[in-house]
Amino acid sequence: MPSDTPVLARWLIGKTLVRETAQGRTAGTIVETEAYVPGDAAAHAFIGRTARNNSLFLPRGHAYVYFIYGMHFSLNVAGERAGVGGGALIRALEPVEGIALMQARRGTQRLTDLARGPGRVAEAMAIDRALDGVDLCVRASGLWLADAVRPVGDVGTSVRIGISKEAERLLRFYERGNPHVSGTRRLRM
DNA sequence: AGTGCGATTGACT
DNA sequence: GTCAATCGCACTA
Repeated sequence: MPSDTPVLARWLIGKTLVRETAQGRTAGTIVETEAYVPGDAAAHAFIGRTARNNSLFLPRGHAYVYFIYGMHFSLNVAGERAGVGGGALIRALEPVEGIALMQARRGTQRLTDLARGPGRVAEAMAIDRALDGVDLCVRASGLWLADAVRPVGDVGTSVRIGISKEAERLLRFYERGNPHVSGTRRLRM
């Protein structure tokens, strides 16, 4: 049974993630993702459907927001058919709109510190549990995916970051040479 | 009811 | 480079 999630994860590179709140609008170009696929021991869906990972089993295009390490939220885009379980983790954005608001949320001015890393993406975009399960193809969700706002560069592939199981899988995708991508030098080139 | 730990980050040596 | 912070969840009993 083929999985669509790696295709989605690669497709997301260059697309725009937009967040609308009472504070204003923030948006960024997605520059780094990771795919977590069915049968993947590193995936949150691997243990089966639970209250926590339920949104990963929604149809492709829904948000799965999880809380980790007692302090960070992370955003995934569900990537499979309903009931299958898989998603693309949004690991980094290049800020595009609402930069002052992102700076205020993050408590830093430096552009490359605003959304480089999944926890930072969530903080800069004010993403929390309230957005778990929303449809990212609907603007009324307050968080949605939009077309690219600029040409997209070469997309590189690498091993995933921060996991121990199935670490050898080449399921991380990123825009080559972009300074807003996380990881070590080797994983950014 | 208790336990162990995670798809991370930021502060510090 | 190393390490603490901090909490919800899955698992054991």
